[in-house]
Amino acid sequence: MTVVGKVNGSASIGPASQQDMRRQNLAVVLGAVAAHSPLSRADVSGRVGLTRAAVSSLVDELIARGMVTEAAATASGRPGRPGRALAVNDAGPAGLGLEIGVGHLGACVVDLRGEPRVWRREERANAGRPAGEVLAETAALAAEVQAEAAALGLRVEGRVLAVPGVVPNDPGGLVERAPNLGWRGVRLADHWPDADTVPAPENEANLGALAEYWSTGQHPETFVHVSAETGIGAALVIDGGLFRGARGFAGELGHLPVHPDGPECACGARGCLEQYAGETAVLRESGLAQHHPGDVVALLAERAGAGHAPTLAALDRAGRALGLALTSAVDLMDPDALVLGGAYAELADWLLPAVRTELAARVTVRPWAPEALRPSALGRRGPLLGAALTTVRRIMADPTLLPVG
Amino acid sequence: MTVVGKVNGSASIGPASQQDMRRQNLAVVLGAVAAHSPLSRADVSGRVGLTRAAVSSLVDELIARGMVTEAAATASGRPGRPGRALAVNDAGPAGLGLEIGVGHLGACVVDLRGEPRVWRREERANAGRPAGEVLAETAALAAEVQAEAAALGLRVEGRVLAVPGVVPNDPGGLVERAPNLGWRGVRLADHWPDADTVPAPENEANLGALAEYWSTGQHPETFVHVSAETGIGAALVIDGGLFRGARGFAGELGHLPVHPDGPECACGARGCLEQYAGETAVLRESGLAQHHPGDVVALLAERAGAGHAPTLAALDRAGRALGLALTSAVDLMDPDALVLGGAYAELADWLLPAVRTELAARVTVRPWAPEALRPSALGRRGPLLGAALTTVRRIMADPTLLPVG
DNA sequence: GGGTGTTTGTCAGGGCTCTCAACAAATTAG
DNA sequence: CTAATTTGTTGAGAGCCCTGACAAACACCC
Repeated sequence: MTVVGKVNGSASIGPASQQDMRRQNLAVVLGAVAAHSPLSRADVSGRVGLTRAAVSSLVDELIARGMVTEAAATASGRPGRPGRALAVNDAGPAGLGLEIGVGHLGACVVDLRGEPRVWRREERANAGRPAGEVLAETAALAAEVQAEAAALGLRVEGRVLAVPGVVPNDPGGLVERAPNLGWRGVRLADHWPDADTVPAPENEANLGALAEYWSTGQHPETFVHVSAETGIGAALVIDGGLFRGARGFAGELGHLPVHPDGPECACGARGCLEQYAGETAVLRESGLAQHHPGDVVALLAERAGAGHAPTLAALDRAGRALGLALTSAVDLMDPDALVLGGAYAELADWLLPAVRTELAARVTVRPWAPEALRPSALGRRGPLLGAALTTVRRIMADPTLLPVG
Repeated sequence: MTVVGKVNGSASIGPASQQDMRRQNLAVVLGAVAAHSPLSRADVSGRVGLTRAAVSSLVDELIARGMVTEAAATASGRPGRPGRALAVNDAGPAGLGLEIGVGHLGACVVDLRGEPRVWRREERANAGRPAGEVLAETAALAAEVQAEAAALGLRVEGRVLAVPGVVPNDPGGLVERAPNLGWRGVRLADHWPDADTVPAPENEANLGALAEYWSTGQHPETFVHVSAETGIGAALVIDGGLFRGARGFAGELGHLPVHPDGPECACGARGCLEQYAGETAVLRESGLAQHHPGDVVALLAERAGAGHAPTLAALDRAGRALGLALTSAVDLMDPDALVLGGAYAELADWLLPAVRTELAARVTVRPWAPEALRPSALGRRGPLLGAALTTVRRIMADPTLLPVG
């Protein structure tokens, strides 16, 4: 059964118009071309179920909108008139992704196919600096990258900024807080130089999870993506969409009570996961200084790789606690997979065994495959890629968003 | 402007036809009539956004399909021609709900408005008896109830059976296991007397949660409904729809590790919630016999009400453990509400304080209102009501399902 | 009591979008 | 070169909603 308007099957859906129908069919055709190009109109017709005539009309509109291109006829070797190959336009609408990390700025442009075409990452100490200063530099970087993209024929149609902080559900460009940057209640529009290019903020962990799902087609549609940057957060992807919770606080894995009578946490509770698997805790247990300069994650990986016993013990302890918390997540959500991203991905070699052990011992009332737990494929590149892909996916889902220029 | 949001998975969505459009608009009109009747065609038009002409056509079809009735014109006192009041037909398509509990059978018929019109509940010891025997009795009860409904002009258009067990995601009428009944791999069609009236099984906790949401309009759209019948289960309602998890095992609250080094559980792990808040554990701690005849929940409530110290202590201990598990649920899912159903609803007076205490102490990194935790309004009637409402909601969501008799 | 204003429900005309059927175009096989 | 096959386009037709107009039914006012 297909639904014309909003996809959700519950109440509060509006009436459907013929424009909605057209919009959906444009998206369906575009999606088929994106997923299986090169494809002829007849191929699309056979695949999605619309008639060749309808597909022809839809493809014409997609070409007019600059989202699909038509190549020359390809000699297929089969009898019959050859089809004209269709492909998603790789020189047209594009998405700009931006990222502000504690130690870097990032910017990239992804074309409609989802391919990154421009990629920039610059080391920069952003922690504690005024938000306006950091945002001005980000805007400058964005302008550079956008110019590079324009030289490739790409037109930026949307901007998303990945930040290591809390972004409320409702739109408005507000970053409620980003502890590691020292931000509180930063409204992007107040600091962005050009009112026309203000990006929409989004939590970096969420974007990393979506990138993981979007960029590798065969991923499951319901999974938990754990990342440790700002505390420990989990992004919940349900049926291919991000689940934010009723107020946008879903996935707060770091404060699950792992050992109810454990050490007191900064949040006021006791025995939170962060007290075992947070950066501070791991550094302490492994005997490293609290405020280490440079890339502490790489340092931890280096020491663990060299067999440094306290580091290995700290990671094992963190892995066991993480396994406990993920047991709760599996029991509650029954995900297809658990993906460790961010810093955890780089430390996976030493974390995974302990996590696996706990899961195997505790997830017993349902089938559980150890392979369902795996490190992220994108690692640190996820959030920036996800930011750019957000725009691309939005355009793909509604090709009428852009004016028919 | 719009951020990542819930752009649902681009793939797996098919083309839209004009029938789909019509179907959706029929559902929208029917939904408006159901939610705000009595309503005139003009009222519906103004409310949903379709033109009066379109609404007229849609209402005509709904009347022809027997889903809406037209009353006489009502003198409203306002100037202008009075509208003709529309209402959902209370003598037409209906849903049959069935329930097999450990100690009872239930059957009911709900009309399209969602009102229960026939309601039967019979005490019956079902545990350990052959599934075929229990199902035959259920079928007999269903036939009686359906006959009563027919006398009221109701035509049963769908049958759902609430069972205290695991029902897989994929259809097929299979009850994988129902420990309290002693069932394993029971396929309903194999035991049901009449092949035309085989009901679709569904987990009773899920149905109880949906009933809670469906029957009281103002409920939140994302909540966790906890019930203790077969072990301890949580039904997760997300955006108004049931979330079953990737394989149908979501909401297995009973085996969340509450005290990782606690007593061993039958599942093989240690310190599961069931060891503290399960029926067996509460009975043991309160000093009652394990296999008590009759209604143990009522007995517990009676003793607690009388101030019986061991019982109060057992319930306090259960409440604290439940609070711990629910802390994990809140951290992960950020629900609008936590609803305690089933046996917990009847013991809420003595459980809630401890649960509230734990939640208040541990849910600290987000706003949390104590009122968000509350006992179920329906209590034990939820599952049976939900079973019948399932059919009603399905018909309301797609009025073209029934032939245009 | 009759006229006026207002609101309702319906009808005819038009536009949009898909389907169906037919056809020209382009290629392979023989 | 001819027949067969497949592709893409075109015109007719149907379904659905929108627009605008109109009769019907009521309250209000003189």
